[in-house]
Amino acid sequence: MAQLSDTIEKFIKDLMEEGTQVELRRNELAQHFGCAPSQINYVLATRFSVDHGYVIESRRGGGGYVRIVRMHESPEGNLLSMLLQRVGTEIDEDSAVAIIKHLLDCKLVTTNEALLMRSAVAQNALALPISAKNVLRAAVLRNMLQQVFRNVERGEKHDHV
Amino acid sequence: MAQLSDTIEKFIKDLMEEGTQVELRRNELAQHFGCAPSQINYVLATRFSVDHGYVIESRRGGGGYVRIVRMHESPEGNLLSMLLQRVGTEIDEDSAVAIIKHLLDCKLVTTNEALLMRSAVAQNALALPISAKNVLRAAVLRNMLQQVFRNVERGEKHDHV
DNA sequence: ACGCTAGAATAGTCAGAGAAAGTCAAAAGA
DNA sequence: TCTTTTGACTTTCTCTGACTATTCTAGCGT
Repeated sequence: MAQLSDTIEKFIKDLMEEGTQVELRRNELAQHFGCAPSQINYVLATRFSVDHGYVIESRRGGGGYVRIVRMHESPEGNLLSMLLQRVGTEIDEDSAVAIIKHLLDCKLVTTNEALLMRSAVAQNALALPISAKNVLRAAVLRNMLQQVFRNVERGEKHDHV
Repeated sequence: MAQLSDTIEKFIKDLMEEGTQVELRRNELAQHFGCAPSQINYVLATRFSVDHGYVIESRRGGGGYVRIVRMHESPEGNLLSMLLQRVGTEIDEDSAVAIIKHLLDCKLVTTNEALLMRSAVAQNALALPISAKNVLRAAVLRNMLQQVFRNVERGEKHDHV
């Protein structure tokens, strides 16, 4: 039996579907699910954190709201934003490999990591018509780039995956 | 009379019947057999380990559960093929993450590699309708798994990407 | 009109209760 | 001896409620 939090998470993700952000009233949502308003904050904190690739913006007071934005770009990082720009919304396999090689050259990733990234954007990983493949490859690569740079910037070791 | 553990093992296997997985409440099951809850863990550890061809996924707290997934028919298959089978042709994000975690637990990948894999199969890496997402995620994950095991099996260092 | 203030309408934070599941070592049994 | 079983303790996850913080608006005094 799914927990309330799971239900709310799914509800929000369904709302976002396609779009890159969604705006809602915390109290309305809580009422809709018959729970405490702070429950919404709990869901946001545990399922829509930065680690999960989301940013939350909100405003209190009359006409207040909570906006959930799916991240596509991290604010810092010059190389990252350059690479992201180069990736754009679609990219062919050769160019993707070139970028990955570049990361390897810069020692931003290990050989194993590069091979993993390579395998994620390979032709056969993307079972779709060619044009769609390129769009998808770009999306996957962008996500991985952001991951690589998260590590670089924070210099942290995460224990959770 | 057979040991309690044997009885519980049989009970669980009966539950699985033809299906490939079963979900249960640890405490309920313990109550049903009138034993300590940790007894269930013992059964899982000794009869449903990865070596036996099963993967356990679980969650604590309210609405917690234990999910037992059978990964293969013949116990001789290697881990890769078991995992590939588990992935199948489509897979949701949570299950994908569980598999990646498993690789990390087995020390088959580093934390960074796991995070990379995680980012390649995340919701926002796959810009498609939900049902298609799962299919695509499976394809990408399968490819990465094969890459991971190429490294393991050969124990080689590649220099080209 | 203009600025101030009080109150209403929102959202955020945090600590605590409760509900699972996990761990581990010692006791019991085969 | 080796496996099973138990129970005390730990960790994780969910949910709530009391309290806090922010923002908007209407009304008031000048």
